[in-house]
Amino acid sequence: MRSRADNSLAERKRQLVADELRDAALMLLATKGFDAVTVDDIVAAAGMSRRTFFRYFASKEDVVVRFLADTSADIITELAARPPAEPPSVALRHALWVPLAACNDHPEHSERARVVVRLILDTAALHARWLERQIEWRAELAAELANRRRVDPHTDPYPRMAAGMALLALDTVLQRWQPGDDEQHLAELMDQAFAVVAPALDAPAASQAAG
Amino acid sequence: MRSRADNSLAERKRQLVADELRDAALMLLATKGFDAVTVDDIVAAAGMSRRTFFRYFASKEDVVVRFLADTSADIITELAARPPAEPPSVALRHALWVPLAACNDHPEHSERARVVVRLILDTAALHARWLERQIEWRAELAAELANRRRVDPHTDPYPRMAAGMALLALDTVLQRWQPGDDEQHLAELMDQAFAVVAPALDAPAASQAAG
DNA sequence: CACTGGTTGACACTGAGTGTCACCGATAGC
DNA sequence: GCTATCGGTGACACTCAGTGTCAACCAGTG
Repeated sequence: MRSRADNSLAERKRQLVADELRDAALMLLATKGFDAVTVDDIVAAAGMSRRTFFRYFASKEDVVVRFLADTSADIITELAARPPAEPPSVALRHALWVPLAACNDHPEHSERARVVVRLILDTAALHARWLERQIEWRAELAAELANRRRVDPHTDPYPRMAAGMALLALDTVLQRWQPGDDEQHLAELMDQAFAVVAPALDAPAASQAAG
Repeated sequence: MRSRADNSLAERKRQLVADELRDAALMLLATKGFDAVTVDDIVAAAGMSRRTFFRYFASKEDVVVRFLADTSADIITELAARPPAEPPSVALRHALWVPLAACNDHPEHSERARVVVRLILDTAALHARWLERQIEWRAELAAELANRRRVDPHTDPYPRMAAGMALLALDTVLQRWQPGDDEQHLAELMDQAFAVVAPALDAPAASQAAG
């Protein structure tokens, strides 16, 4: 019972097919727009069958969103690894930096990522799917934050809202980044966005629970 | 060129059909779950044709989301009407109270609204669509907030993020309200949620713009 | 009565997504 | 070397969402 991603013999092939599909899809979608491209177009470009596409991706949206959203576990891990005494705003900033770091370090990935971000923000269906993914992140971040503050996430709105504010900051960064010019600005944009929510993230944990 | 909702002769009929469709849809969806109900089921229950359904609602999701999300204009109007000197947290709290006021005043509507909220929060596709609608609200709220603070929404992340935080508060209220017991708690939940984001909403407008 | 504007149902169509099955290639056991 | 098996694949048929089209209908109006 091997659980994926272990032996290179067949798994390499799988990855190759997935990459081929993803590359073909992103190229077509980015140039023609989301609605103007059918799955048939994608598989034709990749030289595979329709059925195969859906074996690798749950939906047409999935190809695009997965490209940005596969790093959920890393974010939580990073947050859990931050020192407990660190202010939430700093810990969250570091955690959400994880998915952005790859773009920041590898400009060749960055360009493609920016195209995908633009595509997501411009396409209602994709934007919705992206937000859906963010909801999962928010729940996981909230659980970890509740753990940090030793509060009950069912009675205290803080964890959920703090997670939401952090993701709002990320969203704002992405929205301001995509038309941009220089990757180095990413860190600066994050700082600006987190500066706005920091007063709420780091407010003393008093009175607001009660209820 | 009358723009809908003026003469009662034909418009009443339209509204009647829309209500019939909506009622049938909500009843089925709430009891059987979103994915288990097809549009055919809905129109069969309402005694109309499939095609008619799509003349009134853009999609199956639309029936549900529109039930909660048709009040965008009222929210903006309320925000614009708040005194300019009022802190953003207070003004936004009042603005977002508008759609909730109806539920609070009419318990018979409240019960149905709560069912719809539960349905939306439980269904990924609906939740995403709901957030998509919120994005529009956020943009409109942000524009109004930028107007209030006399800042440029393109360089200052505050307006967009403040709007996002307010909607996050609303989201949190809805999430904590639906399993609840008493409608009067709505106001209290709003107060709690806004207390969390208030420190950021009302922070002095300094340094964070720059860039 | 004929005319007009708006609504409706029936039908056909595209496209997403799923289930099924036969096939193919590689590996394991004889 | 032959065969059983197993994962992946393509072909096909199917459901369902959503759209375009058209003929029929039902006011109100000349």
